[in-house]
Amino acid sequence: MPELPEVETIRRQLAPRLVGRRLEELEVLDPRWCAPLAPAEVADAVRGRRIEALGRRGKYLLWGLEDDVHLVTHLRMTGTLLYDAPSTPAHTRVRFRLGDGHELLFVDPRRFGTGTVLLGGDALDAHLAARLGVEPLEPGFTAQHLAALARGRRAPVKAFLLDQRRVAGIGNIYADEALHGAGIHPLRPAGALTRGQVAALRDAVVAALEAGIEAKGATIDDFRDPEGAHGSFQDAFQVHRRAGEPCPACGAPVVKFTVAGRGTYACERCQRRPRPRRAA
DNA sequence: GTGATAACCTGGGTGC
DNA sequence: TGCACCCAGGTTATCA
Repeated sequence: MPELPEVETIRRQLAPRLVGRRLEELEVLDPRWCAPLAPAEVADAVRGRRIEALGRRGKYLLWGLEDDVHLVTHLRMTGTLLYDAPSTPAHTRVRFRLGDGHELLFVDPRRFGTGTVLLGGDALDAHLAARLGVEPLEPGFTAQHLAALARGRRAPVKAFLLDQRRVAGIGNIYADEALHGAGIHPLRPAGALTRGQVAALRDAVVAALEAGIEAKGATIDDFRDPEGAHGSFQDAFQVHRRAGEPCPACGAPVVKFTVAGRGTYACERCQRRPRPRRAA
């Protein structure tokens, strides 16, 4: 499941190969990828333009093209970008042909991945601002800022972390790992965290994301980097997908339950379950 | 405004 | 072996 570290890994690998090249042709093989825009509309907007920058915001990969044209792609759950794949794999949704003869494929078995074109920096900013909150690896992601975001929130802290409009880029894996690192139960209401817990959570989020980037992401089912290689962060999971195994910190068994509709893993000795509130 | 839930989608696993 | 069913989850829309 590509989250911030996986998208950042892709960005770092692709940037030297894409920036400065021309996007000769973009062939959308699955119209769903760019809906509601028509494939021809997207292809016409980007055809022949030089790639000036390859950025990332949250889990979005941002292609900055010349003339202030922006291609915004999202891998969602099972999307991957393959550079010069030896053959065209099943579930290839988009083909990017570069001016230097190389090729990039957007492969996505579950067809959740998306791409869209935005004309002008203002349109890009508005598009991202409507969807994404603070970038957790930027200086603005402080304990004070996180506390302000959480204030008054009754939703479980895990649901809060998964809400991209609050903090951008955290998905199911890194939410579980960060909450374990901070010793906070996923069901604790976000607004009920103490100042110390918020500070610990902020640090644990940053640590988990940085460790994920260092390991070139986590591969559970589908994630591969543009060269087709797997990440290794799954080997460092403390709790995620480790139900029944001993917690590396205390030895108590990791338990699995559902929060915000997502499979959630925690050590309920290190992460104390909040007591149910008594009715008034 | 907030929180919960369904829908989208398909490969893989399980049970019969 | 083949079939039906369930689960996984990021984002968006909808509802209470």
